[in-house]
Amino acid sequence: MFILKLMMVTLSEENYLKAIYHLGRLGSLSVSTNAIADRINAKASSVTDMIKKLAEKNLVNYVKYQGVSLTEQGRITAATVVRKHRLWEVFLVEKLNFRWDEVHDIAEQLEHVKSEKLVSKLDAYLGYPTRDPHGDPIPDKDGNIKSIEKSLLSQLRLNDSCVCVGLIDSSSDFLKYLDKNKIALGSNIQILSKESFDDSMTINVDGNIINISQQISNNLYVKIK
Amino acid sequence: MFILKLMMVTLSEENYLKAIYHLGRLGSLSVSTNAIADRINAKASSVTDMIKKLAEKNLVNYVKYQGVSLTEQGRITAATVVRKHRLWEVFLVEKLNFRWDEVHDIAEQLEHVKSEKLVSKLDAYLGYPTRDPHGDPIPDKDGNIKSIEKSLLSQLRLNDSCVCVGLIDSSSDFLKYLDKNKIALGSNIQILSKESFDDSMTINVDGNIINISQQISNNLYVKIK
DNA sequence: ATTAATATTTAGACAAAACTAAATATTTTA
DNA sequence: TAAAATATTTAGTTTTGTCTAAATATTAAT
Repeated sequence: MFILKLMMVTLSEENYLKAIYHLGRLGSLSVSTNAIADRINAKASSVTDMIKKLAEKNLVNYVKYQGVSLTEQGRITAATVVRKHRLWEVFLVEKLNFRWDEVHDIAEQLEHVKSEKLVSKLDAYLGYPTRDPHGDPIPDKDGNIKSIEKSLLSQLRLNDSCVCVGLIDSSSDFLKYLDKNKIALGSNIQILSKESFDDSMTINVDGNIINISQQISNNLYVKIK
Repeated sequence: MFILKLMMVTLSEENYLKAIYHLGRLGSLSVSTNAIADRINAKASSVTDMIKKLAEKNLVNYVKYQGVSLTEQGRITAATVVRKHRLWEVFLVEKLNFRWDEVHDIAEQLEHVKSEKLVSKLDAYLGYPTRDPHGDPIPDKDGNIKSIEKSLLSQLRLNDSCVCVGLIDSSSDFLKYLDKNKIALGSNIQILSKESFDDSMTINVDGNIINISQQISNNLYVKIK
């Protein structure tokens, strides 16, 4: 019989755990102080302070000068925050009709609301979605995600056909670029030509022929047909 | 042409403004330091500190030893928080099927999420409700509420008929008592007898005959038919 | 109208989370 | 491998929001 120690995790702590989770590919890899500082817009010294606190609470593994990784408890805590973030994003887009480039900042706030019952009811209300509006996977109650096989569009070969299933960069600017060029999750894409000089390519997206730079194809996940 | 100074109001500040708003009947009346301390579960000295800060920001009128009231700016800020609280309560009950005694604590968190667009979209999604699940009025975008004429059930006379439209106490315990006795917003109530000794009364609620104490009738708002 | 009781404010401390500047490790480069 | 560059940590402050204990004001009671 386990004793569930329910620990108070502050909003700041949650944000640090989330940063480590994302930077360290779901928390497994070790992450540098500076990388966290960059991502969170804080000074390296602040990061060190917070990491010590998180280590004290057994949420991260920390060895001076060697970087940090999440403990199992930290991983679950981070994944739960990410789960809430992505569920709220689905709510905002599906129910309140926000555009996919508008939801991030609001979800950043909503993800910190504490109520297990709220999360599970929201999940049910949304029909147990597995992906957020940007194609990112939604962790389950236990913090696990089931990943699908996908490739970067830039890796495909001439004449390959695929479906857009996700993005690396989800910045507002990139999302607006995709809207403008009628590229969306679920779009059918075929590679019509590749330019070896600058690695740009011409593609057919749901019938529209457009040319995209390597910057773009490097940020689009697709599933090959 | 007015310059809208958008001021950063912290979560704590919002909670103090809300307390003053509720204690001072929408912020008009002057409220005592101790009353605020009681409501917010803080020490009187902490309240004094915060009041000074709010006065500095022109959100409250403050004269030492004379209590505080909200300025127009403070009133609007408080009303906006209350608006968000009550809209979220409607969402939780209507869309996520929470019971009316479960929603307060979650709405306390959601009310602090900052996004005007979110509030207006939520409002529309819910069909522009004017009352929350406990019958309390929802302020409009400008912080104004339109109140309806209502009386306390305890004030009515023998054989009067009425409809339940609101509650003074919205504590979980009271809400559960009402559920148990099948009293809900919209219930039709007729006064069958009044006991002058303890001011209890026998009433017919949608066909059920029950006896309620003065404690109960003093906390139920009704509209006379 | 004094005294007693209560309410309010001031003064001084503390914890959380951030910062700057200085010190120390580590890594890179010549 | 020693010097230079970069990364990380330590030390000392700051801000926000809280607290306790002591001082002062206001209100109630004899």
